[in-house]
Amino acid sequence: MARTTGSHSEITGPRIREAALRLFARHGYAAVSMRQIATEVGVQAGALYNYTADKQSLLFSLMRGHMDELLAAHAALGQDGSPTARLERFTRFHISFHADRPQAVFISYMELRSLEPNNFQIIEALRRDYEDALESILRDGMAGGDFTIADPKIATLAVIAMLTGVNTWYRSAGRLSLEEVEQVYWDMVHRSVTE
Amino acid sequence: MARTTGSHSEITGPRIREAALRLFARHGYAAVSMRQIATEVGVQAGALYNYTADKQSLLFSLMRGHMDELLAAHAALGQDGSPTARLERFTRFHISFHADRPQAVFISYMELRSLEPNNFQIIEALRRDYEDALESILRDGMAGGDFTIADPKIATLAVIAMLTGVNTWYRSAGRLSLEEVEQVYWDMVHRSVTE
DNA sequence: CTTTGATCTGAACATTTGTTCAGTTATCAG
DNA sequence: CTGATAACTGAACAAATGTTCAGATCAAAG
Repeated sequence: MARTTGSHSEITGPRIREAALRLFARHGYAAVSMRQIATEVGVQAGALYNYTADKQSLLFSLMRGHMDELLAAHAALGQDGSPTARLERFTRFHISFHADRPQAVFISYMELRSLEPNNFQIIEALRRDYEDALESILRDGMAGGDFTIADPKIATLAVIAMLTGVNTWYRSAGRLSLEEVEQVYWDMVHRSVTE
Repeated sequence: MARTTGSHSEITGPRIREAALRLFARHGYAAVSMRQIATEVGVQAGALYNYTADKQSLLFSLMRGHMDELLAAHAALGQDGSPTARLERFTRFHISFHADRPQAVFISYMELRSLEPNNFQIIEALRRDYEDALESILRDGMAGGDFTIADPKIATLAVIAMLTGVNTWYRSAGRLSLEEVEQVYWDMVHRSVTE
């Protein structure tokens, strides 16, 4: 064996993923060429194929990685406390997690249509898992009298849309700190599900 | 002169716009070729250039048309009534208007990045006009004691994100009628800005 | 140093891209 | 019918696309 430790693969691999994430988020999957990604990394286009089977796999891998991270981090939140406490935790988690990785969030939503059918179904299923977690909180709160909700399915999607919308304008150097943003949104979310 | 009345241009023109709207919404601007649009219309690619200067102009024209329609329809709502009445009218209007033309809405949001800088600024300005209209309602309601809002700028964006999110799941053949959807969202919006 | 194999280059490939334009077709005015 | 012209075809263009691969490069193992 030769060239295992000093190999560049542990550097080039992540750099390709970072460059692809950045470019896909900015210009869209279809508008970005493999040559652009390669240039960003400082390598020729052919070298990319040591790290991904093809362009589609690269996109899927980015999205899959993001969704796995999201679900793992969410699972770590636990299920303790009242529905209200759980909803607050979910709200703050969603905002801060998404604010931390705006590009991956953007891609995972915008580029769903660029996925081949098989890959699409996998990502969709993961997203449903996440939405179901919120829906459970809302249903528990309805059953326990904590929340007043007309339709928990719709409320789930409405809340997620509202929270994910933070990413369209939030910048860490902006007027409000993340903590303040979380507080404002938690107030609005809480009120929207209570009378 | 000849061939003015029986001309096909009044048929082909709109059909090109419809095909482009449908294809851009489904696959994205960059992923759709002029030839695909032409095929959909039943014409050769070259013929498209009797109706648009280039691909970019076609996209811009679709977005510009949508934003103009949106602002005109919104202006027709008027400014009468209390802030609460105006907010309800805005909410119901936004949902029904957007539910009627999901493809144009999708494009006008997703393909902003595909616009050249000049075109981008024009569309962005129109969108800000629309957001400002909602912000005015919220500020009036704060001043009059109708609403309790921590930050009207954020509340504006949060409400619009929530409402536009309807388009990600609403289908006219679905479980709920548009009227029911409007009611559910109006309840949530109203509660989110009041104590 | 020599060998080994991972890493990358650089050129090549078949397609596809947006756009142009000379020429054909079709329809109405006179 | 004749002539005019709007509408369209079909071929052509240079440039760019994703992907492949033989060969060069290079760092570590023996």
